[in-house]
Amino acid sequence: MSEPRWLDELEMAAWQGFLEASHRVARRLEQQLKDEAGLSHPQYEILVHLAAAPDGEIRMTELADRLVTSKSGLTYQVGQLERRGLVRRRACPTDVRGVFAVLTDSGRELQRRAAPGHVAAVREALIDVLDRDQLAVLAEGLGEVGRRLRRT
Amino acid sequence: MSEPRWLDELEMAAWQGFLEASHRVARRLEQQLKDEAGLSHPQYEILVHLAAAPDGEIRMTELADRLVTSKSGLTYQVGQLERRGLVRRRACPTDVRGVFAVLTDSGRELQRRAAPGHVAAVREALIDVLDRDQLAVLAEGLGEVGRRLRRT
DNA sequence: GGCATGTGGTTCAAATTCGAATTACTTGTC
DNA sequence: GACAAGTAATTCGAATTTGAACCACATGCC
Repeated sequence: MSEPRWLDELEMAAWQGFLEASHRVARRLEQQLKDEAGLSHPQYEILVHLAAAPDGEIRMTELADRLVTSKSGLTYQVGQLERRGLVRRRACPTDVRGVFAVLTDSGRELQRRAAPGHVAAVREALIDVLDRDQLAVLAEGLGEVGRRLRRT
Repeated sequence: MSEPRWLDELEMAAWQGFLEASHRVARRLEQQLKDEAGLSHPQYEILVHLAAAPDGEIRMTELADRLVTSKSGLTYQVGQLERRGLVRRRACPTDVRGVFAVLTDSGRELQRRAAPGHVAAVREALIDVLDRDQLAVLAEGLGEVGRRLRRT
């Protein structure tokens, strides 16, 4: 095994910046959503994805992939949201095994109410701290990072 | 309450890129460390911070702040590492309440053995996907994001 | 058709995480 | 010195997360 290529100063600063920012932003949003909407971030993300989907419904596996979570974790969270009447399940007509998570009216309503505060928090924590060029790097660079990891 | 400032296309792409990348990178590193070193990412980070600290020791609260985790979470993880002989606790001489987490020899040894694979994974997932300008944005922009959230 | 293999989703147990409460100091301040 | 307020760390219970095992069905191939 050859000598590993250690990170130089810039690379290390980039990695640490990314790591700390991701933790702190996650923490902040978690708290904001809990306080203002009574939702965890994973739960809010479920509602957002469903709200954006045609007919407000997505297959469980597809949803788990989008949220970058495990299937069992999604089963749990959809169960929580179902208990609160924000989401319901619908059997897939073409595949008996399949299940759609479907946004209910109150789910859509809650997502709408929660959105402004959430966007404001995202701006304050991340977006408004950066200029347009920096945002472009996140979009392109980190977009590519995400796409690559998706494939492997 | 005024109409919220929604995210425009670039801002949305930046936010989604950041969110997905942080989840996928975290997932990848978690798996790599578990496979190759038998450590969770939080555990590895504890060892790294201790290894870099004078005398290989840091106060619990200070360490929790650096890791962006809760104090109770740190208590748990240090307990796990202690069980495995990778870390030990030392009472603080000047403050009876205080506790240092101290890296043991085998802790240092394991961190050393784990480092090359970890760095390689960080490169493959994130660093080597980006060019120098993009790395500079992560370092500066996300560095600032982290510092701001630290203060609040 | 019949069978091997793959896929979708849930269940389960174990590990982890958090915050609130707790214990035991420390630090002013008078 | 004594007391109020703050701080360090742990404990505790509840919620969450994960992967492995599992069930039921779908698909491809002979």
